[in-house]
Amino acid sequence: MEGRLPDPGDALTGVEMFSGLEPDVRQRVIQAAVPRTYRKGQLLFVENDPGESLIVLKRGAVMVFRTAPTGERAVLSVVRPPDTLGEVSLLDGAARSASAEAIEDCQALALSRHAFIELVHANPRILDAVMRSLGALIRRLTEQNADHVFLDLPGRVAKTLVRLAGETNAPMVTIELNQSQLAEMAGGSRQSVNQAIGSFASRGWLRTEGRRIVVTDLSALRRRAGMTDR
Amino acid sequence: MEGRLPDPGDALTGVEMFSGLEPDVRQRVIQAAVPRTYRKGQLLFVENDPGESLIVLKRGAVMVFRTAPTGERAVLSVVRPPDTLGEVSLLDGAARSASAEAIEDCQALALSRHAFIELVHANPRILDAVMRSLGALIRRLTEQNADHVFLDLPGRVAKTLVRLAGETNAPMVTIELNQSQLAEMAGGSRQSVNQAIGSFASRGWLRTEGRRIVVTDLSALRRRAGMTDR
DNA sequence: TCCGTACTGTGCTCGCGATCACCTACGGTG
DNA sequence: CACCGTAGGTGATCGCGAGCACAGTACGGA
Repeated sequence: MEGRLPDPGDALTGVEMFSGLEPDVRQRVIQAAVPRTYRKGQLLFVENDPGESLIVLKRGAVMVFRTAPTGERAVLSVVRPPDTLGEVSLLDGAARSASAEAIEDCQALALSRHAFIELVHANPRILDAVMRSLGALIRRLTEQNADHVFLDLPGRVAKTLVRLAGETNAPMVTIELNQSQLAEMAGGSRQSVNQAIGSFASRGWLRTEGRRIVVTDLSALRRRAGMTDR
Repeated sequence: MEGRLPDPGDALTGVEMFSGLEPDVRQRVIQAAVPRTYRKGQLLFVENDPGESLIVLKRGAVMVFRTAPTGERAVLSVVRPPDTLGEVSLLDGAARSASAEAIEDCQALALSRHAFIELVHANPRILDAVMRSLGALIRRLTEQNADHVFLDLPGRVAKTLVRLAGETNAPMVTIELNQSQLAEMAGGSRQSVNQAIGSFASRGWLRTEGRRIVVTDLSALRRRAGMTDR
């Protein structure tokens, strides 16, 4: 279980949550964290599982979703490095409120609730990062809730694209999800999402390149999603 | 500012979050907390306000909601004692993610973020209650998100009623909201909510008494809302 | 080369639920 | 009393978006 990685000192590089820690604390984190890999399509955890760990994504992408009795999915978010999953179980250790599936091959670190609490004890500053991440989570959930009430489907598709595009100001962003996944994120049918994408494309807001979407006018999408520009 | 209440020792009675504290810690909480009252219709805070305090409800009821540019509202929850509002601002001190309005005359305690952090320092056990409350908040938001995707309007109305009814196993629960407020909670029009209520009533799941709703068959509503009974 | 699979693109129909336009009932106020 | 304002209740119309069906395209494997 130890020395699996070629250079253990690298295990935390690029992980925002543990940046700026003293070398010895850093070392303790590395010892407590269990490296994990997931293949595309693999489930990280399932709704109602006992939630027992925080997962820090280092590479790849994970889809967080809930499942209806019919098998239908509602995707809550797509997580990419340097973000984390499962922070909620740190709060109360209660069951997972959603499922998670790798949509690309992933590399991650898992920290048990127990190990995490000890770490925080040793270095309270780690808490800040988790707190900020939880705050962002609640804000996003709150906003998505309102979006489902206020926005029509094209609006939700636009907003989904904006969220997927992230913070970048780059003139072009490429989205690597298929239309079915987009539909599950926007809360609509695959066909309707297709129509929305088509209408955005005809207005020059984006371009479809085979099975990927290249956003060329992010602020137009923002406006269509009812977001005050910028 | 001090001695305003007839019996200061009573200021914390019935407040779950601060139950089971040692008398001296209890006293410090009372000194740090600012008693507040709100009239029906009064705003406690507005979206994008700087979030600076935790509010512990002692009496009354508060509606938490977001507002669309058109003025339309989406109600996220109705808070009643012994619950709290604005926990999120304790996490990161960032702006409010929703607005809050008293829907009954209210009596509450306000704790500034600063005061709260000091209190936690003195007695870390207070954190547990906040953590649990945050966990519950995230779970509820996650579930509501999925509900907007999976459930039709009558389903969401049913679920709204179930949530408003709370944990009680009592055979009858009275809901004290008008149809417009219910509509804002379920994410639908007032008329459609009226239809749903009517159809529930004709099936004997509830009864309308003037302008209040008396739920008589909670588990039928639960089933209609797609919840695994009990 | 042929087939199986996965994804995109498109037309059609149909039902849910919004919207508009009313009415009734009730309580307060001049 | 007449006059409001507010809330519940109901019908008619209409449009969004789901659902179904199918054509076109890209890709990998036997």
